Amino acid sequence: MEKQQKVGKVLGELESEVMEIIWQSKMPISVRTVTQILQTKRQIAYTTVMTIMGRLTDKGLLKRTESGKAYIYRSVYSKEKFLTRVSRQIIKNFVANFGDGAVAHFAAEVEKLEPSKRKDLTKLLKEVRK
Amino acid sequence: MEKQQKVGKVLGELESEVMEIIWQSKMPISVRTVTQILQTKRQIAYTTVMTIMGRLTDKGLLKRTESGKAYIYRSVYSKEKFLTRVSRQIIKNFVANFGDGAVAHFAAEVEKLEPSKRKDLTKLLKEVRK
DNA sequence: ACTTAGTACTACACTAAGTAGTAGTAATAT
DNA sequence: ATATTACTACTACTTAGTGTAGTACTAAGT
Repeated sequence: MEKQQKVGKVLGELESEVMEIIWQSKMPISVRTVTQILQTKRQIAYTTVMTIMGRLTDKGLLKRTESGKAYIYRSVYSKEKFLTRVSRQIIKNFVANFGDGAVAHFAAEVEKLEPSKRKDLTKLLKEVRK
Repeated sequence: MEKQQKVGKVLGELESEVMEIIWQSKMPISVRTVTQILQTKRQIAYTTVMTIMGRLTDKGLLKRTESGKAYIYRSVYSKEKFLTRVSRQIIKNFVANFGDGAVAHFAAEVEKLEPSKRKDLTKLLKEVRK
């Protein structure tokens, strides 16, 4: 059986979860809090979350400041901004790997998978044409 | 310095090169031949290429048949088909990670990075609307 | 039979990610 | 002031993917 691997992975599963939690909490947030939120779903060690948040910080996705005893973390980019950035990177990477022609396929798939987004695209097209 | 990592990676560098060579040679091709082509650019061992082609076969991207002494490999999917497939997977993965809203960003970036592809998109939009 | 080309198997290094323990430090409570 | 607690830093182990290549075996030609 051919293994279906995670193609085009951006962040690890846990990394994504953490980012999501941070984006959702509009305020800076501690490792403790993130851990508690994650623990409503499954068992996970405080230190695991800390490691991940440290790595996200190393990647430049989070930044942290001291707040009394603990650090508080916040996202460097808004979710919107982040998505834009990684979209760009993914596409660049894709083109670097497979050439210019590749983008058309992307566009096609974006369309097919998200018919509800057609309006946005049309608007975009109009804007771009101006 | 924040490390700029390969986000949204689909295949390894060498794996991509090999696929490209195979797509370009319309005919089934041996490990030997692929190796020779790669060696016009840099030193690389026959066995390295063989390992990679074996892995691509395991992933279901290549299939091979015996041809006298050696195997000959060919792509299971045309480049077109492959790009469509991985595009779909990448987007799915992206949505799975970051939610529906993510696709709009993709679309926007596709547009911005590849203005020359606007025509294709327009055509696509028309087709989809029918 | 001997050389050669090809394949299978094995192995090692590196990176990313998930996971978590332990040690040390700082704040708090009694 | 001392003991407990909360937090961080450091370290470590595991798994998977990728790049790299050696070695051993096999088949085939000469």
